[in-house]
Amino acid sequence: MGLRHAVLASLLEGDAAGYELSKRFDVSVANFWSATPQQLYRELERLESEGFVEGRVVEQQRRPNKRVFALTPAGRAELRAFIAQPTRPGAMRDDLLVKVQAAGPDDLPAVRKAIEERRQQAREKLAFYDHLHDGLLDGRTDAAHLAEAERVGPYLTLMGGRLYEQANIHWCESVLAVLDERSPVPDGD
Amino acid sequence: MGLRHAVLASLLEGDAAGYELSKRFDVSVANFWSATPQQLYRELERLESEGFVEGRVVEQQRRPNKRVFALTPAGRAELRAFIAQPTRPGAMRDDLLVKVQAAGPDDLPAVRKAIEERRQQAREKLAFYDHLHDGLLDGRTDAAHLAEAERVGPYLTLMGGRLYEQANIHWCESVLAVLDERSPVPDGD
DNA sequence: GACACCTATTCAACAAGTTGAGTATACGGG
DNA sequence: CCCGTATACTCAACTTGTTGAATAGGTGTC
Repeated sequence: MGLRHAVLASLLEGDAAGYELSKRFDVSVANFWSATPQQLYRELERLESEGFVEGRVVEQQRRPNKRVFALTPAGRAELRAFIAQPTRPGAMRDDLLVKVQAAGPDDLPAVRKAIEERRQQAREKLAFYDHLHDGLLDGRTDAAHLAEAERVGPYLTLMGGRLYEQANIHWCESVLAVLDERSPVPDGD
Repeated sequence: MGLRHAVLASLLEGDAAGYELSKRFDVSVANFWSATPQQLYRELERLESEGFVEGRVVEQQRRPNKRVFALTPAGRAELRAFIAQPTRPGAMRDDLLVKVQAAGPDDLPAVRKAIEERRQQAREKLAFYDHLHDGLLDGRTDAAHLAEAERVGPYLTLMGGRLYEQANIHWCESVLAVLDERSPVPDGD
């Protein structure tokens, strides 16, 4: 249910091609919804057939042509209706948490490795968000941006993403500290 | 993929009935995986047919009989194999974030209401986790618990849940502060 | 030049999550 | 007594997410 509105929300920022959307929704960078190219192209077909978006082919040199999608007035209305509806609660579903929950004494090396990877991914995501943040501010302060922006949603979800990844990093480091107490490993970082 | 291992992980804490598992996995309290009763009963059927769990009927007075499930040695092995595999990255998917991202000036009252609800849900979840935390410690300190516990996963995922809900509350309050700047509402809290 | 990756999109089949109910009895509060 | 909730579980159909590829040409590095 959420994917279609996430796509519509993304198109509020401006027209975009499917490939472009695929990059925005990639699990490694997405900060409000993640999706695969297969999902996105399927949903774009549906949204187009329902009149919520309008696609056009853009010819390119030295690259395959691309299909660019634009939000329609019906799509904007659908978004507003979605915002007015009761909101589903956020659902926690994370394979890493399942591993940590299940880990026995013999599993700690594998869990440590997974935690270290997750921490690294969180660091990279945070760096990317900081980069987006700089681009959003464009030299202004946060307060100035908020005072001037027509829509503050992108800023707020970005801040949410940053908070989330910071908490992620913090938790990973707490976990590693506990693992160090239980089975010390002579490595750095 | 994750649900089955989440169920197996939950059964590490001890045998449990389907109804009991439904409560643990309810979206309002779950801190590593959430699932509906329909999913859980279907997955339990599969796990039983594959030999990862063993179910038995427990007769009760004044209540319908219940089916209680126990982890099998094959189930434990399956869990260990799962822990050793590469870990899928966490995927962000949240309807509330989509609404915030999409919100225009006219949507702010609806967004405010949704944020306030989410903050309340996060507060309740955090209170519940604090309660579980107290039960886990059973009068001991965190350090004492960690020193004595055979498996620290439940403690670690609980801490993760607490951190996550604290970040949630923090973000909601930041969002409300921004909304207050934009369209002040004379209400309390 | 070879190889890895990028650009841009597609497909079918399957797995997981959701919807919209339903069964029947017990319990508790007003 | 009535109503809402709890206990315990079930079903089919649907939507959403995933898998495991695939197409073809361009780009960049070694």
